[in-house]
Amino acid sequence: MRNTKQKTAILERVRSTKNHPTADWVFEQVRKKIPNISLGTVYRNLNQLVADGSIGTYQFDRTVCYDGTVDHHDHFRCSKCGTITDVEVLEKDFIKNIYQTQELHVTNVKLDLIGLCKACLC
Amino acid sequence: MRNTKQKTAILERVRSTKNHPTADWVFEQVRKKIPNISLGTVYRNLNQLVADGSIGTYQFDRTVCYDGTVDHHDHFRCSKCGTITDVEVLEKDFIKNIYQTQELHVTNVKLDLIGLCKACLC
DNA sequence: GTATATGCAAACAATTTGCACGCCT
DNA sequence: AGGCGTGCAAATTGTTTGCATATAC
Repeated sequence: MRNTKQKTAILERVRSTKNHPTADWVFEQVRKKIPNISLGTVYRNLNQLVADGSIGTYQFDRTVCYDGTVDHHDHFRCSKCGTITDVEVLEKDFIKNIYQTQELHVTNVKLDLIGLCKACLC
Repeated sequence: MRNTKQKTAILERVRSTKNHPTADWVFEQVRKKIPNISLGTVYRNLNQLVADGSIGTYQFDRTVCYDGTVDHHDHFRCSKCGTITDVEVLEKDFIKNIYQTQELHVTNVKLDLIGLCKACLC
């Protein structure tokens, strides 16, 4: 895989936001720097960056959101404004329990919290 | 909301399977009983049944899967064969902990387990 | 120089919707 | 009888892909 200004700009943009942007948002943002970039290129690069572990994904309601943070964490989604924030996994022991109590070979645990964020509570 | 043979057949079919079928699967199945049913009708009814709480959903990889079981449970997905099975929530206390430890107003916790099912382990 | 990434547009898959007609109540 | 649900096909949305050209190495 080659290094292009498109790929660099896409990775930088995803890494520099705390939001969990969609491909379309990344496209609009990177377009400011590279006006003739195409949406197809954005998708191709995002897929590649996910595949090699440079960025993560979070799926919600039929659209893929990308995530600049790759170390293990979970997500909180506000059911009113839709914002997705990273949350730390506080009780890793619980996850170990799950591994043992289920008669299944669990390799990965995904925890999603849904609720109201601080801004929307006021 | 009116009672039609289409809606009845759709609900019955979703409830009578342990799988987590897609709209398309439900369509193909119900078509055996009502050959001229349309996919649009299947989608409209499934959406309605979800809205009034008669069935549940489980989203995976861009397609919605429907779930005849509505009481609170979590899901295990086999990363090899793709089968989705219901699992009981064993440690409800953990969820309570999450509620308290996060400075967020959490209303719902979704736990997904990913791994290898018994059949795929052999 | 050569292979790989790009831009563009067309293809795709899952789902929704507008409309004329049919069927429950 | 009247309105809601249906079937059908076209529209939408998010994403992928084929192809000719441009570009990184």
